[in-house]
Amino acid sequence: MKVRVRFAPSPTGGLHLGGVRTVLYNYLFARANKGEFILRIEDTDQTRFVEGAEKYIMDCLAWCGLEPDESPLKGGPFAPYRQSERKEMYHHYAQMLLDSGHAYYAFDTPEEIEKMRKDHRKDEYTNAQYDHNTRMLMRNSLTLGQEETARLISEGTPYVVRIKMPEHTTVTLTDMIRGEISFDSSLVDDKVLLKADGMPTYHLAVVVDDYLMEITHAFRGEEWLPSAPVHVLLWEYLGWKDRMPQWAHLPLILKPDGNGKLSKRDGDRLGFPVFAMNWTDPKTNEETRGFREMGFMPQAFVNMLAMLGWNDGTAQELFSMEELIAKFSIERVHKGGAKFDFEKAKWFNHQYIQKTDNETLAELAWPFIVEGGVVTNKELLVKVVGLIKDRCTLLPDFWEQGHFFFETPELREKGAILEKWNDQKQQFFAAWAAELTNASTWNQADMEASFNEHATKHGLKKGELMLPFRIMLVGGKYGPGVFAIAELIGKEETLKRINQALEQLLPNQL
RNA sequence: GGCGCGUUGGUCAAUCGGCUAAGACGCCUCCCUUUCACGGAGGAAUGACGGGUUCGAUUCCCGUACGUGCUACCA
Repeated sequence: MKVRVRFAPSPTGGLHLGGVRTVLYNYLFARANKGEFILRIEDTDQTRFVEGAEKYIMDCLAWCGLEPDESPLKGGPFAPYRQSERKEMYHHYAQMLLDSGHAYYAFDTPEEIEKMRKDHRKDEYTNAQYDHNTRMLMRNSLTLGQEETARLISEGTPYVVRIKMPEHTTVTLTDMIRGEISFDSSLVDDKVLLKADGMPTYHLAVVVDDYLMEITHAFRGEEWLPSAPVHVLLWEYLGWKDRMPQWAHLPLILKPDGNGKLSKRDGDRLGFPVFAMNWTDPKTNEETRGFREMGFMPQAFVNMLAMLGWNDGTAQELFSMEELIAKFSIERVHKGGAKFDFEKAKWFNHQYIQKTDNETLAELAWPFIVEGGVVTNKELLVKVVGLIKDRCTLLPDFWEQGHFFFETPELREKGAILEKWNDQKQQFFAAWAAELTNASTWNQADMEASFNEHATKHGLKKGELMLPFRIMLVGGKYGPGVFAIAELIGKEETLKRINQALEQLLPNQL
């Protein structure tokens, strides 16, 4: 049987990094097994629908290089891939469950249910469930009888369809990560399968669609474990037990400080992204920063996520997509959740920048240079990138670390020159600049030789002059070798910066 | 509260009964570098607790503690 896996998000907002990891594991598993990876949109809750979220999710997958084989956009043999467009299909299966007695109609209003929860709760903290203990107290087809039920339905009374959970049955499932897990069915409530608006809930839809779409392996977050017995029972009641996918409940990604699921809130609070790409809430217009816009390379982002909860048993941490496909195994995924470490995420990106060729880096850095407000050309950028990539961790660093190649910088740290400035140094730079004006060559070796020569002539040590020269060219105490910078920015610009600096320094001395 | 899941340094983690408990991030020291980085060499830092099983438990079992998830006509 062909391996088919699916990622089934609900289009309600930004794509969380945990979601991307789920996609990744799906994708790797599909590729490794020559199977198919499907994107299915779970938009059965119309009250939570968010404009643009579906498109955004697909854009994120494209950026990460994790494109589905079948999706609402691409189509496929099992279309449609949006649950809202599959609405009618679910009714048929709900009816099957109704006919076999595994589900029933319920007419209770939200208020009635609320009252029941309060009236029958066991202690002051816990509300009662709609389950075998309480269902015979409610208004449903079990208590009303066939005739009354038919009447209410024909009159157009709103109703839901609930699963009738059995009592005292142990439901067992084998999870690819956790092994055997058992639940007592008596403790699970009669979950709603079909809502009053005619839409299915996740519970019905996931089972029906996984069956119809011939899903063989289902990966989802650990938060679904408690409702897994409902799904297993549904597969059984619908008569598809032998076709049930193999489950794998992935561990959660936790916040770096304290415990608990990592949320968008934590990112805002601690200053790092949680979403793959920028997300703007169409209602509030609030924008949340994403990894892409913060300057991560998609390969680094993906590699980092792969390692968050999985490793191949060796010390290797850097994997290309091909290596991941070859080496990934669901059995080696951790059971416990992992705290997200932004420092480590940055380390991955730094590694990827180092191993990427300068031409590609120039392409990636280009938008950030443009954002800095200067005009340049690709050839220059390629050279600059080669000179500064060592000290770049995120893509915007190419601007931070290289802006002075494209614009005359402000002498932010001229204080460092002033502290030890004197006439002797002033004269050195004036004289050397004059010499440079007449230089017949322009390369760092010749320049450094002449610099040394002049220093000696003025009775100065090279070491006393290097820092002032750097600040004249760069504006601060950072950047690659000064003579390499001078060579790249050219004679005219170098002289301009020296002379300008000299003008600024002179008055301070008098 | 109930149920499920989990628990090796600050963080990610290896180990599938032999451990003097890898490696990476971060941190600290030194070297390299007349800047900042990169790089190199060192360092501090770990098996939640209590019982078993065993010649031997980080590894297997059982408790306890702690954490976390779920307990909706949300996914």
